Amino acid sequence: MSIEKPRKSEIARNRILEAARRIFADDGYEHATIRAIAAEASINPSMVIRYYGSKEGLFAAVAKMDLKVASLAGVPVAQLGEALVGHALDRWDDPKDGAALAAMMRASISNEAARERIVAQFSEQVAGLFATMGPAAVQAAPFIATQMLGLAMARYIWRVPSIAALPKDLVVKQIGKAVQRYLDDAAEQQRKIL
Amino acid sequence: MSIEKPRKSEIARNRILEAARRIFADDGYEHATIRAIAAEASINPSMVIRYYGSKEGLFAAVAKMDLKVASLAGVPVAQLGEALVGHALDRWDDPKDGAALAAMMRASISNEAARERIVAQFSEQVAGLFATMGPAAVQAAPFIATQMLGLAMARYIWRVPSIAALPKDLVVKQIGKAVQRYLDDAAEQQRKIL
DNA sequence: GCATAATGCAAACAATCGTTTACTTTTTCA
DNA sequence: TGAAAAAGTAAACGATTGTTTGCATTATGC
Repeated sequence: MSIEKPRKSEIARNRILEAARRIFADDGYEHATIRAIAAEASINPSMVIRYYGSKEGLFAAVAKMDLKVASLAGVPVAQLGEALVGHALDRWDDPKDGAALAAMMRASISNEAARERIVAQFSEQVAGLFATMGPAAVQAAPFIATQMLGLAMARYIWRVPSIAALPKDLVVKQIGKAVQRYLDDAAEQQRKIL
Repeated sequence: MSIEKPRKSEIARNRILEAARRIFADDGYEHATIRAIAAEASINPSMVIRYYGSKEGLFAAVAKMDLKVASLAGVPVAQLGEALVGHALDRWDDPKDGAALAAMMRASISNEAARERIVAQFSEQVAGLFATMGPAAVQAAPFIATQMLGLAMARYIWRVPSIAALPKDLVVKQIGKAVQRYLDDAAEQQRKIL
């Protein structure tokens, strides 16, 4: 009971944000209209502008998320591959995080400003994570990134039937193995250098 | 000297097509405007409509390309991984094919109709290729697809610095190895079943 | 309780886009 | 050569979009 005074329309704000998350995720940034978001939130389009400043401001509010990579801190190196893939699928299968990820993914492809911002944001978080795992992980990171990004695109954005239909545990096992091998290969190569 | 009579504006048609290819590839389907394409082709926007019917018709003309997978027919199974990756990079590094691929990739994400058409078209060509390589390849195909698609997205669409900067031969070697392992794993698993 | 500020809405604004129309210029060919 | 067809242009149409404006309604705090 301290700084929660000026709130009554917080409900409307959240309704707008939820609608925006869904529509940005499903339709992409350019296809999503403020009118459609306002309609889904049962409010006037002008209120969306008043609360979030602009369409870009609204998207920025939706795109605020981190990859929660901290939870991968204590994983043994030998299980890192499956852990990485499992964690990524958990993010994508979570309704809120998944929608935000899809919205960001789509926007980063259709909008140049969003692309630069999101690529930088992801690169930083991923680089930070891999830096804690030693030089071998840093070396393997770009290759692992291509595998993880491709999995996300094929399964959740393109929804390629033969990939989207695969059971989660099979994906974790198979692609986790591939990721693990990128790590192991890099580790061995590092050992040779010494 | 037979059926090439009614042609004088073929030059304009090709200028339009080249401009469309570049702009669709760089800006994506929704961001690309007929006005911008016409301007780059030094022609009036109405001519674009007259020659190609509509914006969608123009895009369809740009998106006509095949993956040229026939050239992978005689490759020994043990070198298929590197061959697949090398071939993909060759397509993407080719100016014309690369632009068409980028245009299709972008459109398949922003446009639902394009997505269905392109996913189906790619799935068919890829399935046809892998079917000639036996049941193990068919089983490994979805996983290989995630790796190849992710490589293309990261290197040519997102242009992630740490991935776009990698020398081509290193990419072929490292990711080719991962693709090869998907094939080998599937082959071994097939052997176990028997 | 009442002034004030926040919340809400309808309507219009201004810009952009795909496409159409009306018209002129150029090319083609019998 | 000269008439018909093709190629080309300028301008406008109609729809959609993000955003602004003006005004009503509701909640808040003294």
